[in-house]
Amino acid sequence: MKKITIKEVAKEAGVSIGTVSRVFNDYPDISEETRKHVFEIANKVGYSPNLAARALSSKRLKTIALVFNDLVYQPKYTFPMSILNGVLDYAESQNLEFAFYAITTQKQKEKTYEQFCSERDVTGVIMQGLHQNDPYIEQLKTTRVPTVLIDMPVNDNQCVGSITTDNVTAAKDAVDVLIKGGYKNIDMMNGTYDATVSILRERGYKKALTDAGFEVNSSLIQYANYDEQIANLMAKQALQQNPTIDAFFCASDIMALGVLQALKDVGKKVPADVGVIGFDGLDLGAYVSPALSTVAQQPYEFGREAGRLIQELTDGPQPETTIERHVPYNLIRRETTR
Amino acid sequence: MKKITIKEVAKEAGVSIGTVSRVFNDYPDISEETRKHVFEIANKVGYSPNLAARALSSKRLKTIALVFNDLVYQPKYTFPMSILNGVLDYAESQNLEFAFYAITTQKQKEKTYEQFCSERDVTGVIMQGLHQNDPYIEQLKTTRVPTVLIDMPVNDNQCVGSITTDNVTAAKDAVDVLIKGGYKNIDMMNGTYDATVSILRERGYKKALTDAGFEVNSSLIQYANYDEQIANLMAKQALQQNPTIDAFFCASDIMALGVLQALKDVGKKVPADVGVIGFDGLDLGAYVSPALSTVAQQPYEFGREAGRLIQELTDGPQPETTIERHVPYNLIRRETTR
DNA sequence: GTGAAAGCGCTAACAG
DNA sequence: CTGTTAGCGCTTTCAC
Repeated sequence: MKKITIKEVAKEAGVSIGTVSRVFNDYPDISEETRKHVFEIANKVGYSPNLAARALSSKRLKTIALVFNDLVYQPKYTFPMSILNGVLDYAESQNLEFAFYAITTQKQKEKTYEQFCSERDVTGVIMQGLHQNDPYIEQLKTTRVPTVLIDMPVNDNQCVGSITTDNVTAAKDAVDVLIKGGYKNIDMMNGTYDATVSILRERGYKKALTDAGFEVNSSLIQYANYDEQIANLMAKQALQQNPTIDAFFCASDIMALGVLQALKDVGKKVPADVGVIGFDGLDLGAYVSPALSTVAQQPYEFGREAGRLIQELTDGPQPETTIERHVPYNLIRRETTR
Repeated sequence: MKKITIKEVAKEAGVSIGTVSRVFNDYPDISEETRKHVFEIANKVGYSPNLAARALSSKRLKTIALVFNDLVYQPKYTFPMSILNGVLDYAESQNLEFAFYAITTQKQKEKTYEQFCSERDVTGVIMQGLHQNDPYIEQLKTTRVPTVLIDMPVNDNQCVGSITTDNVTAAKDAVDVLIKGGYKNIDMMNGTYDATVSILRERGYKKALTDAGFEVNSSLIQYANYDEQIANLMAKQALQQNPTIDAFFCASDIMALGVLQALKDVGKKVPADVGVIGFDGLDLGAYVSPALSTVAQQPYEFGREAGRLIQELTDGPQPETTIERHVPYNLIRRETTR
């Protein structure tokens, strides 16, 4: 394909390239006449300013990037797609230049966060899927690149904000549902023990128990790595060691699915014998039977909020203090709880 | 953040920027000594070549783009994410520069396909979600930009290839399952009447019927726009008008879900009274009960194949003839068919 | 083997 | 209001 550059347009329109540039950048001091004429010609020859050139020569082209870390092929886990949709829609609504990138922990080791950003001229990034020990976590403490972390707390750097569900409260609410349902021996099927959300949800679980006057029994907490199969196995094992367990609070819906299957496998009735509540609000949960009770997060809103925040961070003044925003969650009571 | 440019590295290393550039571009005529030295310095100061500048000055930086058209927020529909994963993994494995973009039919009207591509310096694009009447469809007939279409036939332009499931055969296979199950009055819940895949799947449906010696009755075909709710309504209506219907072939799993619900609503037993088979192979189908029989496409493989093909198209010689590749599908018999 | 210099397409002073 | 020109950061001849 033949590239149409600003020169072609300038020549064709009989003006200088400077003028064409001004027209395309909405400079005020251009006669209405030439503006129109230039646009006409540009349209005729099919001209579109090259973004790379623009980024190079201008200091004011802003592009915000959404970056997913360690995105693995897991179709059931629809969170990333929802987040993507959210920031996409927001970027679109604000006419922001948007870019998407996928990285891995490995890549983080090969290139620093600042390098990654300067390489691609991003002015702000929305980051999802970072792990506790990723190299970028450390670098994020001192970076000057406006960043918003999704589902991960920030390290008091004013440049970086965060968007999360209030995991502690949400988890407590979920466990409260179980408690109010009359379940007495509530197990927690947690994810990875060192993930922030796991820690927070576990805190909520314990708080609910304590507040209700129950004992917290650490043998009633398993870590199934957010994996359906492992959760299935661990649930069976827990049930065997602790036959009095009559409810499971799962740190993710995917694990809840595994637990539900385990219950089916060992012949327990849900929600009569044992109650189950998940976390996330995947659509999947509404289709299984019995339908899964859960605390639904709003990943699409995460995306929108993240977009809003990154825009504030890149355009507005430096905030006085680190910004952490919660997006609301919904307790959904379906058929796995009484 | 302070940008580290090639200049810094050159100065620090005591060589010219040309040399640094050569080192980073693996030119052979560089002494091993300076090569090492330059890399060392670059590493020390945290230098990473700027991609925009690179794209501008070099004619050989290739970046392939995955573009989704009219991506709407539909978490149940996990196809796009799977495709994304597939091309991401392929691009990663081949070290291809990758970019993702979302467009809309509206945007297609504002900017031509060539403009879109030259604006962002893409050398090849993988396109998903195009509709029959989108402006780009017409422009794709004559474009010189290597393109691969997912789930859409090509218009004999050697620059553009396509990756699809063999929809006709797959649909026929699905209907054959129904026929072999002894169902006699098979309804087809199709999507939009003018989408290519709809047309193809309908063709397969008719072929299966004809081959089996059945009549094709067009009043037994509905168009539910690939929507769960609409499918639900239409199924009920079809059943009312045609009480002898004893099976539904659905052009998508999402619609099959709606049909299943409709059957539940009117008290029909599945698969005893009526059989249902879907199309797509969403994970969701495995969790509903009765579990949905379906023909599973492999969207992740679509992504990988598309990556492979776009690479051939951009690197290899122009193919003699338009390339259309099928990726295999799997007939999954679960509980909604006998 | 390596430096110097001419662009790549565009923006942003600086004149006029 | 508009033309001219100096870069932006990098690649790529062309010399030496």
